[in-house]
Amino acid sequence: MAESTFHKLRDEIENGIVTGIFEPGERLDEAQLAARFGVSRTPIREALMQLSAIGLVEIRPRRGAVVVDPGPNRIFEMFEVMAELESMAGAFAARRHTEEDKTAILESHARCERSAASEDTDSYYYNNEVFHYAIYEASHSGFLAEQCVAMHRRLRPYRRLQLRVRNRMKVSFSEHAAIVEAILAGDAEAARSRLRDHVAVQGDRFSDLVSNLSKRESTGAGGQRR
Amino acid sequence: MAESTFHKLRDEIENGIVTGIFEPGERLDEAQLAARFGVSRTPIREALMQLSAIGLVEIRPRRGAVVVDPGPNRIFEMFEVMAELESMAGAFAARRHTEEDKTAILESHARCERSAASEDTDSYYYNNEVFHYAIYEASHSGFLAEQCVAMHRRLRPYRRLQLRVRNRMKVSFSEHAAIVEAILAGDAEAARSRLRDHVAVQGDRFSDLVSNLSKRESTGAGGQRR
DNA sequence: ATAATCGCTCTTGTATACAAAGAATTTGAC
DNA sequence: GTCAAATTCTTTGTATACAAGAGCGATTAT
Repeated sequence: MAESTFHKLRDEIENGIVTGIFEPGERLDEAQLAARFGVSRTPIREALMQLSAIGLVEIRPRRGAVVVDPGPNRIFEMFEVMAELESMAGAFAARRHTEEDKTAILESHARCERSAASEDTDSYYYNNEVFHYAIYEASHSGFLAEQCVAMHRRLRPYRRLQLRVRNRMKVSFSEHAAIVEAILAGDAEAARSRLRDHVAVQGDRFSDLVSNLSKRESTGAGGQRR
Repeated sequence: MAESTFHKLRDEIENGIVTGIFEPGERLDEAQLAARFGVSRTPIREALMQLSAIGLVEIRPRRGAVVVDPGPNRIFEMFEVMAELESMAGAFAARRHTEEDKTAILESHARCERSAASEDTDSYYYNNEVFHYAIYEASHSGFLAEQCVAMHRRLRPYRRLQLRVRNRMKVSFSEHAAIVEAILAGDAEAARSRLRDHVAVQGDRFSDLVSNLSKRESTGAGGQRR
């Protein structure tokens, strides 16, 4: 479909940030990136502009672009907002889901079950994503779904760490089950609170992780604000 | 502060869209904009890239940029999400506001009162904005505040219409009073529900407006989706 | 020896030039 | 006269060139 270069570059760099190829705080040299991708600086800049508008990179005038380092506190805040949006989508889904939505939710839920049973974290990670997307769709609010997807993407790197934690996958799956039940029963408030907890707990776990880390290595590095 | 050209251009064009100088659906010709602002196409493109990432304009490959026309339904969805975010900020503010937050909220509230008393819609519009921003700040969640501000900006054009409606300004102010009361009393749930209604009602009113319009002029023009 | 200032280099920001893809118009054929 | 096809013209997308500011280092003066 004739995607323009800057569009591909945007995804490429975004992916690089999300997967950690470009680390938080790292300077993104335009010429360097241009050489790396075999293009001129122009489309690189355009890609960086888009990423800066999303909030993934920061462009300081005359001083170049750096990968934004949200800092533990802000990441926690992001999980809080995500929890609220997701729970909203769940509440809508409970009231508005169609038969197709139901099938999609149940199917992705079943896939999660298989992944959890076989202890396959990578596969669970992927199916979990599909499951949540199915809920966004079922909310029948295009805008809300977009916001959820955007947040989901931004938080991806921080969520990925979590499945490694002992038993998290199975606990996550049982939470899913409760969510599915509430949605299919049309119980909007139950869906809302269960989804809120399901997502918010990830923020909590992230905080735990960080505080453990900072206890061990007591260097004050990082991007805290408060 | 040495703001780079593209940054100023971004604000300029964004403002143009919000104030209706560039209408929804309008094509944004790069050369034309460049001439208009007395710059080359490069910074114009960079500004457009940023606006497209925010969702204000759409860039179709090889076919130029157009001002996004969300369509009534999507605008309503945006108000729904906005209501949820604002109510969240209100709940946080109730629990976490400091003395300075309290002063800021009360002061902007008082300004709103004066504007409402003198029936000055323009001034009320501005002070209302300050009032809401004060709540965002009081939430003490930097990320949430940013999201709220972004949504607030995007919905500005559709909110502006509403104050013209008979008595809306005074009703709005009395809603503010109830919200202030809940926040200062530390009642998070009351703050949440009151703010949710306060914002959601704007979506409702917008819907009413649209359905009235489409009843009158039954031409099917516009960007409806569903 | 240390600190401050001057100058050089490296990088960003903007303009321009060039190539390719669409859109529109004109011409030709039926 | 109308429709279709081809050519031209407009506009986007990318590369390159040029200007200006920020960082870094060296040199000099105290």
